[in-house]
Formats: sequence, C-alpha cells, structure tokens
Amino acid sequence: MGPVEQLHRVVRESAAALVSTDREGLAAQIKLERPPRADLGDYSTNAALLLAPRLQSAPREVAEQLGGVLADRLGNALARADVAGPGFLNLFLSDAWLIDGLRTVLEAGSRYGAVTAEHEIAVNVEFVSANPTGPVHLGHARGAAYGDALARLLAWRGCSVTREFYVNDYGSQVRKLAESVRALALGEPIPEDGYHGDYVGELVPVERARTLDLDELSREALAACLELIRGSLERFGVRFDVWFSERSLHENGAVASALARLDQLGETYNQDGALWLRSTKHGDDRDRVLIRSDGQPTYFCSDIAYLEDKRSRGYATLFYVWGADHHGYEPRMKAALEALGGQRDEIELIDFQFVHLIGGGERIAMSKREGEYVTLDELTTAIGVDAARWFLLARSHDTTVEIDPELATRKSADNPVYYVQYAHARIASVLARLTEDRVAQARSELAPGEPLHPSERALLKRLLAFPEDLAEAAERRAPHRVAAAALELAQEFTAFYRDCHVVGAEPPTTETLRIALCLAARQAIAIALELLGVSAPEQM
RNA sequence: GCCCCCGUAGCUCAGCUGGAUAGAGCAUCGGACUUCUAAUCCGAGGGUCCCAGGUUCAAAUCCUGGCGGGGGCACCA
Repeated sequence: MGPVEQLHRVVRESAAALVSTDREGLAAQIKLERPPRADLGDYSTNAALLLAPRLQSAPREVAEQLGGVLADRLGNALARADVAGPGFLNLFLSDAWLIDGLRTVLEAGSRYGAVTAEHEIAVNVEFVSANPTGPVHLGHARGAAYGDALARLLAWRGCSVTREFYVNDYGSQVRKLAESVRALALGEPIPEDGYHGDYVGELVPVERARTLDLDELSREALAACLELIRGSLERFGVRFDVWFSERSLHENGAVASALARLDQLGETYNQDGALWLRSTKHGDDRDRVLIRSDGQPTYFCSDIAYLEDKRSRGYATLFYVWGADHHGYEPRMKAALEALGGQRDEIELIDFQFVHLIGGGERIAMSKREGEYVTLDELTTAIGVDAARWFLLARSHDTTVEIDPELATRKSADNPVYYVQYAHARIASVLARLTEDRVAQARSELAPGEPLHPSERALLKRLLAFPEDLAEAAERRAPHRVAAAALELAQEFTAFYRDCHVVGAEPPTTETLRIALCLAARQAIAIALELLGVSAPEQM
C-alpha cells in the first residue's frame, strides 16, 4: 500500500469512528483529493461535509473535530490541518512524510504503480481483427493502439492478458480476394466487388496465381495478406498471442455444437426457412438469423461459436475492442451470451470513435468505402510510431481524434510526445553527470534535510499520485489518462529542473534528495511511456 | 422513427462514480540563451462548460425535455 493510500485509509477510519452506523457506506464516499491550489494544502478531504448531516452539526465544526483526530493519529507526519470553504479539511504533510513516500517510490523501482497479484486474473482482449483481405488502415490503427495499451495497462494492474486477433478467413470475401489476385495475374479486369489495392498483385507470385486452383490460391493469398497485417502491426509495436481462425470454428464442429447448445436451451426457432436466435428475450431489438434460408451460417453465428470457445478458456473478462461502426452489434452479443447461460458482464464491449487526419485545415477522408484510405504503414512512416501511438492514445476512446501530421512530427516542445520524451532524456543527462556510486548513495541515504522547495514538493506529490492514476486508468479502461499523467509528470519535472539545480546542490542532503527525485521521475515517466508503447529515449 | 457517442477557450480536447477561483496542448502576444540538454523555459490575454427546467448544502458532472454534430439500426462481411 502506497503512502497516499495509507493516508486515505487513516482519514476514512478517523471519520468513520465519529459515527455509529453505516461506517462502511460513509468510508466509501470519503475522498482524498488535491486542493485547487498548492498553497491550500497537500491533500484535502470532503469527510466533514459527509459527516455533518449525520452528526447534525455544522460542517466546519466537524472538520475542526476531524482535524484534531487526525493530528493525534498522524503525529509528525501531519504538519497542519486547515478547515476551508464549506467544510473541507486541508492537510499539510510534513517533509518527513513526503521523503518517506519518495523512498517507497524508489523501492518499487521499475514496478512502481504495478500490482503484483498472487493469482493473476486472466482476461482476453480481442482487437483489430481486420479482414485478412487488405492492409491495416487508419481506422484499425486506433483499435490497435487502444487495445494494446489496454492490454499493457491491465497486465500492469495484475491481470494475465491474452491479446487476440480474430481472422475472418471463412466467408466469401477470401474467395473474392483470390479471384482478384488471379484476375490481375491473368491481366483480366478485377471483378467489380473484388479488391483493387496495389497490394493485391504482390500477394502471390504471378506464375502461381495463374496456375493454382482457386482454393489453394485463396489459402496462399490469405496467408500472405495476414503476413502483411502481422508485419504492419509489429512495426507499430503490437503483437498478438492468438490469431484465431474463423474457419477453424466451422471445420472443428464448434459452430455446430454452439447451435446444438442453443437449440437444446430453447433459444432458437425456424421461420421463413432460416434459423433464428431469440435474442429479443435478452434485450435485443429483434431476433437475429443464425442460418440463412440458403443454408449458410451468418457471421453472427460464428461469433457465437467463437464466444463459446473463448468462454471455455476460462477468462474472467472478454474484452472486444471495436470501431464505432460495430456499435449496433453489442446488444446481440450480450443477448447471445445470455442465451448461452452466461452473465452479461463476462464480456466488455468497447467501441472507439473515428480518427481524422487534418492537414492545411482540411480533413482527409478516411473511409474504406470511399476507396481512399491511409494505411497504418503510411501513418507510421509519415509521423513515426511514437507520435502515432501517442496521438491515438492521448484522447479518450469515445471521442473522435484528430491528428495533425505537421504537429505530430515537430521536434520541439510544442509537440507533447517530444516534450515528455525530452523530459526523460533530460533526467538521464543530469544523472549521467554523477558517478554511479553517488547515485547509489542517494538511494540509500535519502533523509530529511533542508525544508523542501515548493517545486520539489510538487514533483514529489505528482509522483506519489502516479499509482492511483494508473489504477483509475485501468478501472475506467482509459489509457488516455496514462498519457495525461505522463505529461503532468514531465511538466512537474521541468518546473523542478528550472528551480532546483541538482548536481552540486548544497548541502549534500539536498543534492541527495534531488538525485532521488530525478531517479523517481525518470522511472515514472518511463513506465507511463512503456504503458503507451512509446519509447523513452536516454538521449535526444 | 429507435439506439449509442459527442457538444467545455479561436482550434483539438481533459475534467463528467457531484465539491473550493473550470484545466492542458496548439494558435496569438510579450519575455529569457556566461545552460545540469534552449530539441528549452517563463509570462499574458482568451469561457453564457449547447439551451431550458429539476435534484442537492454544493452541478461542467446526476435526472427530464429540447437543439446541434457523428455513428448504428440486413437472411452483408
């Protein structure tokens, strides 16, 4: 448990001790926050505002009383407690408390903010799942960045994560790809509903494309296309643990057995020559077709078999990261899950909004339908992996994001990703001026000395807040909060760097403290960047 | 017509499981180079938090109803 968490607990316990009923309900609502301005205190709590109605006394009086209790319990750690505003209690922590906190940051080292679980919770994150008939484009890029960052974050917070890519290798589109490849090889016109990109001609050598039978050609074209996809994603820093074939579900009987299961549970019926799922029973707008009247299973049908397969693998949660255009699919997936006897919260469907590239004030259209799309490779070539990942992740997934390639490629502090990386490199540079012994000594001999400078306090408090930032980011499935934390760490470090000279600071206890702050800040920034999949350079 | 997301500074967006004087980046304007990395830093201006009601000691945040933008509503994949 970190120092802030411990402080929070003491506040909750002290407040709960003042009432006789529903102590837990009260404790759950009590917050420990940062006051709007640093001069108001290091932390503030709303406890008195919540206690007042129960104690039938004025909030400010209750705050006063609570301040007294905390002074007793916290001893030297608490320098002062002020009552403010409508009844907030503002806490000023002693330098000794903060330096103890810094020590815990250094002790945690490269695992600072991580949860080391005794029993890791297994979760599955399925993302990208682009059709294996063409390159990964900008729309997939956001899903790739988000899904991967979510996976990293969940892993950091104690989950064992499987990254999974669902390969739609069963339907007619794979055949269309093969037909397009063949047509191109024979110099014939590509079918109108075929695939027209330049990559089509490069999937299979012309000789083979002319002579293989269509099934074999399908297989080869598909494999080649998947290889393109895998390579693009890998260059983007995204690796999958499982590439799951839709075709395999049909070939190994999984589809048939899922259908049998639903039938046995009375969840299906025949009508108009088709087989339907009673999804309206489970909150969907309408029932959905599983087997079309022509005998072909729908895509939804394979999705259900796939869901069953995932469920059989024992994950606590199945995440589906989808583009906003798949949003309409959610009710039927939940319905299918329930029809199979599952609980609705076994799956979590997360959809992300679109990405626009802007240039010269104009939006560059990015839809596949218009036939004119930017590929992931083009994006990473144009602005680099670090900038691409940063800008795709710095915004909440449920808002559209605009990327300005001009800003993203700027190598200056105007560009947030460079600003954060620069802060990291700058710390490395400062530390490089010291001997290894001196740095090691700073770790072991950290102790209170001169009163802390306001910029030292600010940086230290920011560092202490980091684990909770990560916890919230993970709970809310919100990697953009990690980016926000990284930026704030960089800003606080920069202010500290400006105000507090490190190397040669006097007295030596001050230099020690500042070295320790550099170490901790470098660590936290590196962790934040790692969680985003952005590099943390030692030199720039 | 129904469902989902969004509406906050000139622009792009945080904040929205309710708290104090609403934040960041970009852009604009002004300033700092005998440096621990100036690939930097400091400062300033800039707001009906879409509108109207409601709940609350307290609403950008929650509820209701509008308005505006985007997306989705197949026996397609």
